[in-house]
Amino acid sequence: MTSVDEPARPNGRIRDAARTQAEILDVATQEFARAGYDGARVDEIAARTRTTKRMIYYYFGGKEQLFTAVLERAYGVIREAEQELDVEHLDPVAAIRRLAELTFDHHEQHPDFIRLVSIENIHDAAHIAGSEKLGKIGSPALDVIRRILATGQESGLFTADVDAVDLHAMISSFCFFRVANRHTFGALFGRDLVDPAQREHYRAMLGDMVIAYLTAERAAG
Amino acid sequence: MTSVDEPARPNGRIRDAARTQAEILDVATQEFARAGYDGARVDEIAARTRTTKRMIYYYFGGKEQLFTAVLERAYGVIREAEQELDVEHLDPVAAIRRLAELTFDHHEQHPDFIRLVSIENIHDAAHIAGSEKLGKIGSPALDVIRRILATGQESGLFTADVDAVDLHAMISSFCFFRVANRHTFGALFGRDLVDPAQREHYRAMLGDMVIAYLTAERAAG
DNA sequence: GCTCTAATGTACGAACCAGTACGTTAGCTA
DNA sequence: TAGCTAACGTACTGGTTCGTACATTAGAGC
Repeated sequence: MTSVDEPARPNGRIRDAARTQAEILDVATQEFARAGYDGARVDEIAARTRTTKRMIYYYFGGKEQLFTAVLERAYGVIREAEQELDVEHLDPVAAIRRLAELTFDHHEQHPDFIRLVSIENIHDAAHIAGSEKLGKIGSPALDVIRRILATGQESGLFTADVDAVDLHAMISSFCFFRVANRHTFGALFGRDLVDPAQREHYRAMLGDMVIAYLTAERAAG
Repeated sequence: MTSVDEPARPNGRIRDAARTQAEILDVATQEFARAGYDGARVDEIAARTRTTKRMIYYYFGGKEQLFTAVLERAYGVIREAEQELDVEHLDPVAAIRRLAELTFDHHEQHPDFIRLVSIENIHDAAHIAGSEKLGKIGSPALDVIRRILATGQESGLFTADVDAVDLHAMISSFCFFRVANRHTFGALFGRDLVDPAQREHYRAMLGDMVIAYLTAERAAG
């Protein structure tokens, strides 16, 4: 998340529309991720900003639109990260493993984003559905997977009958669950899935799983 | 969820503590799953019951305790289902596949439960942590996995370095994500992970993935 | 049939909270 | 430097929502 740093003026208002909006988005992201959509408090967001509640309504229109804006920015960050993907110089197996690992890292580094997505699912993705921006955001990662998968399948290296979207779902499910369900899983089974000491273990597990799946010998069917 | 059927008395109060409590839990489960903890309305729960809000407080104490009670019952249902597991007569590969499929089926059949778990994670599993019942609920499935895994690893059939909890996490992550993230995934990638027409595809994908992972030849390490 | 209590209903209060009416000012432009 | 507008602040409101005080009664036990 683009953090906003302060010009450190003692007191007296400063006018900076872009900064104010960014600051509201920063704080709103934290607050929504902390408490969910209905649990989040507009007053609380305002209080933790250098501006007032009035400005939230001035710039965003309302709580609902603010949440949509938060989602839009959060997905934008992902999209940017995905555009940095540089794995296609590797052989298909290494490329997929690397891609899975980068997904793993990204999910781990953005727990607030994971929470926002969980929250959005509780609301049946209504905000995504209502957002023009998010409707056509696409996914660079998906294109990368598609190309690697094609190469691997053509060469006979990958035997699995999956397309890019399915593979993306498989990778995401592992990475997402690990972060999103960390608390219930930890409370019920006494194991912290995000324990740093186990990080490499789970990272390898993901890669092994995906590669094993893609390259397994299948029974004739 | 244990549904409550009505003795169909025309009007005039009937007294039945157990039925009233069960009915409150039924409706509360739906309402919490629908809207999240903060989005859920106690008045709404009461309205959809044959009793009044007063009784919710009489029996459960408050909204927070009601949610905990809802979670306790929901996890109880899972636990019961897991106790029905009967796969240990199969060979390890078939047993694990069958177990994964049953997890798949159970998640699909209980979307409300999935939502409750997501919601509970947004609240950092605070209710589970505060519940005596849930603290020691355990998991019969875990014991089953442990035994199958041991058999498979002893025989050299399973090469993967995982324990039961990790394998449970792997299976759950796929099943959970498919249901929990259905909405955002569908909205962003245009694919409904719970489309009945694709059900067998994803069910097979899960089994293939887990078995491929467990039985893959590993590089010496 | 009397009594006693668990079970139930009604009506209300107090706090909270999203959103707004109204007033002010920084700082750009002419 | 006058004027104008985007940017901002204050104070409030109206509806909502959790929770409760108080009143009532079904029906078990004797």
